[in-house]
Amino acid sequence: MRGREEAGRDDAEIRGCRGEAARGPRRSADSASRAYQAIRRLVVEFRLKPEERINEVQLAQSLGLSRTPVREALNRLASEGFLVFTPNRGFVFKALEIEDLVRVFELRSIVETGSIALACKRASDAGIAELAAFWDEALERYRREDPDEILELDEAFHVRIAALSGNAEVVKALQSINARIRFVRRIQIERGAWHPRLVTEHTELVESLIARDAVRATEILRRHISMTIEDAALVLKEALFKLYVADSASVSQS
Amino acid sequence: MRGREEAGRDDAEIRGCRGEAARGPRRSADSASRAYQAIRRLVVEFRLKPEERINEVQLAQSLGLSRTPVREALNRLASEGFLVFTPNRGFVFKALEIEDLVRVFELRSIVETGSIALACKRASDAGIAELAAFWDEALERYRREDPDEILELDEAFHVRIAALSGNAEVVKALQSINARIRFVRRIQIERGAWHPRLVTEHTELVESLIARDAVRATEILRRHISMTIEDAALVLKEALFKLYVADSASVSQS
DNA sequence: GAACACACAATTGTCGACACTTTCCTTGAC
DNA sequence: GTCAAGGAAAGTGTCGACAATTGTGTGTTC
Repeated sequence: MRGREEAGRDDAEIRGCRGEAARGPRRSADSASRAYQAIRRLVVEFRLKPEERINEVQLAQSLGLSRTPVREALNRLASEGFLVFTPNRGFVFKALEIEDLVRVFELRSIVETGSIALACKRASDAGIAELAAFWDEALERYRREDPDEILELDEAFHVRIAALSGNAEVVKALQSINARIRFVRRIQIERGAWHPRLVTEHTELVESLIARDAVRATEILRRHISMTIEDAALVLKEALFKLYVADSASVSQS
Repeated sequence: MRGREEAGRDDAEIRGCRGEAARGPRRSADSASRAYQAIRRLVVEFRLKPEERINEVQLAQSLGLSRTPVREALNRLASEGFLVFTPNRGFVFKALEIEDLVRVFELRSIVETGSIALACKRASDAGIAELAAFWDEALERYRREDPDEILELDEAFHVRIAALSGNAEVVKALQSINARIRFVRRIQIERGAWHPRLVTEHTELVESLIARDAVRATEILRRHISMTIEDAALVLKEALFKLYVADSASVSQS
């Protein structure tokens, strides 16, 4: 749910802070966008301590910006569900509780099963063929076992299915959901215990789309996601544990 | 998808511009929030011309605020899908095309059917009883035929069902969707041609929840919403037409 | 020693000013 | 008359400063 028409890529690198030479225009017209990318990264990669208040001044300084664009970015992230805002007290990164994570996955399941059912009814043969081709090619690239690539391919596959529903709103909703669970998925894939089933199920999804078998497709997808939920919950528990261990360790040092 | 913990009510009135007496604190700590409510109102009630750029300075002046909180509000509205933002060109209120409206309704259908299915499985008997009680009471209030009240009750009813799924994320998603189609629903209810079926279907939904009949519940809900879609599309077409007529009339006058 | 009040520090909220972009209008060439 | 170039005008993007609020530590009272 972005409502933005930016060209900015998700993983755009933060460009050099302008402290040194001050060449180039003083306003880059995308400070807010850079701030957004940077902070989002901090959140998605779990680099912020949960429950800790985010200090705007500090954050702005570390990004070499003023508070205005930082605040704008924080606001956006809050309305996308990454941060929680309380008036007069600022922004906090609330780490997803296990239960919240499960809920987000459940929402994902609802949106995806709904959209695949539509896709079975409405998608053009060409569209489905394109998905099949995409998945064929993706299979090759899965073999390299690069977690980032796999994550990207996996998300892209699911988004493409949603897109076959012909409903852009559904696609947007799914993308927004994906962003929120990405950090867990990333770890999940890194650990790498679950590839085989994932892969075959994707193939099955393509098959049932070709057959336009909505019942089978939704059933596979529901299982597919609920399997992932359980795994993701474990992963998150582990990540939170590590975080708290690291946290208490650093506390005891000081 | 708010990520906000504000107390602000939706229809909070804009308080007097502080030009005159300047008593009370110069910062109310909720300028942004007031701006948000005010602008949202303009959008939801269709008081902004579609496609026309929103002038921040002008808007800020008319609200008696500076640009900063206005901008913050605009940003929020953009990420909620009400406005479209383009860098260096600002915010635009894009009226939903008929097709977009249909898509949002479709998303709503997906989310609601998904959540009612969950509710059938998981809701507590007490929760369902409460919904039934709510609907009983609501029926009384429907008789007064106050459009605003009916809209509120209708939304509340559907949100309550979603809440019975026990999934707060689903509820948030639904609320965000509701906000985006509220303006059409408002007109729809004002015209008042559709009440009877709506009411009986709500009763049927309660019944099938009590019977925990997920299949029936989802089927009723799907029909319920798709019926509304068609009606809403007509309403929007009419509203857009009026808008353009009014527009060209005022143009020809000047 | 605990509870409260008070001042002071840290942090958020808003503002006005200025830098930069886009837009629109004028001017001039063809 | 059409089009392009140039330059004001309008509007957005960012900044630094100050106002208001919240958090914290100190002293006072019981």
